[in-house]
Amino acid sequence: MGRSPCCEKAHTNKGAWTKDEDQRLIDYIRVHGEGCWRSLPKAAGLLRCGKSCRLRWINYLRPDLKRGNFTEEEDELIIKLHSLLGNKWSLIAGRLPGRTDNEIKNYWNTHIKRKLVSRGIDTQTHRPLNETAAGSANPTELDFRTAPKSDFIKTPSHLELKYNEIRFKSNADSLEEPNCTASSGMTTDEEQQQRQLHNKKQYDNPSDGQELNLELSIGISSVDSPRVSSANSVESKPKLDNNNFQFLEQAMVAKAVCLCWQLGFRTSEICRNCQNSNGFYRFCRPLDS
DNA sequence: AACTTATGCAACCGCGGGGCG
DNA sequence: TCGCCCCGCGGTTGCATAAGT
Repeated sequence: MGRSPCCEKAHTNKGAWTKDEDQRLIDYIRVHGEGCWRSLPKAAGLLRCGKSCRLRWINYLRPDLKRGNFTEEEDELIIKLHSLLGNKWSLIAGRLPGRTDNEIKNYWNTHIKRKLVSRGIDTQTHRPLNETAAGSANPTELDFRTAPKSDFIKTPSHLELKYNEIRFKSNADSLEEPNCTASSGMTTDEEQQQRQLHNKKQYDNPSDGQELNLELSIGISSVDSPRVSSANSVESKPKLDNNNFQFLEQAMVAKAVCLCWQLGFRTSEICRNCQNSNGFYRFCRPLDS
């Protein structure tokens, strides 16, 4: 017994999409909207798997996609976000309007990896290659992106989440955390326009009197954590179970995802990320509110 | 010009998570 | 609480094209 196939493979096309198939998909979504991918192919008269339709739409047909080469600014942003989030391509894509996770993933593997290597930077740890080979300078610090889940310690209280919050140094007002829901965070048209203009300015020129600080480090609290006497001692290594890892992940993502507003990557009134079912919506408000 | 190799990108696959009955 | 179903994510594959010999 296994999972039932997502679709009837015998009656579905595979491989490259034809123009006719594209048009059918576009026409259908234009009328009915996104969603219900499983039933969409039949309804749209397509001999395709629902997943294939979804992928085609999201990665290629969506009207808000930005085609063309990545800019230098996008490159640097991807590198920063990857150092922060690791291979969370969908999260990274959420910060880059018009770019898809697949596109960023491909771009990372084909261009940015090479770029980092040429700079002498490890593409996984984002540390200098010679430093990576010799191990972390601080043995008590855990690398959130690369540490196996089993390497995290028992209780969240033993952790110190050091998150240098992304901020615009000269703009205190940009630190506010607007609600991402339409019902509670709706503003007037004028306010929306001003915010969009403000956001766009920040996105277009983040160095214009403002500085992005995307540094994140997670380490063991110096007060509460057990002493680590030797970096090689298995016993001394902090242990985290799956729950704690999830706690960390959620804490980090919660901090990170709210920044879609602060960073100005939001392109419409309702934060697109928060609208999706990828987890953003839940973390839209600050944790401590 | 013909062939081989490298590269880039679209598409596929399998799995995990969340919603729901 | 459990199991089913669907969606979405990340890793991988395969094809088309460019570059090199």
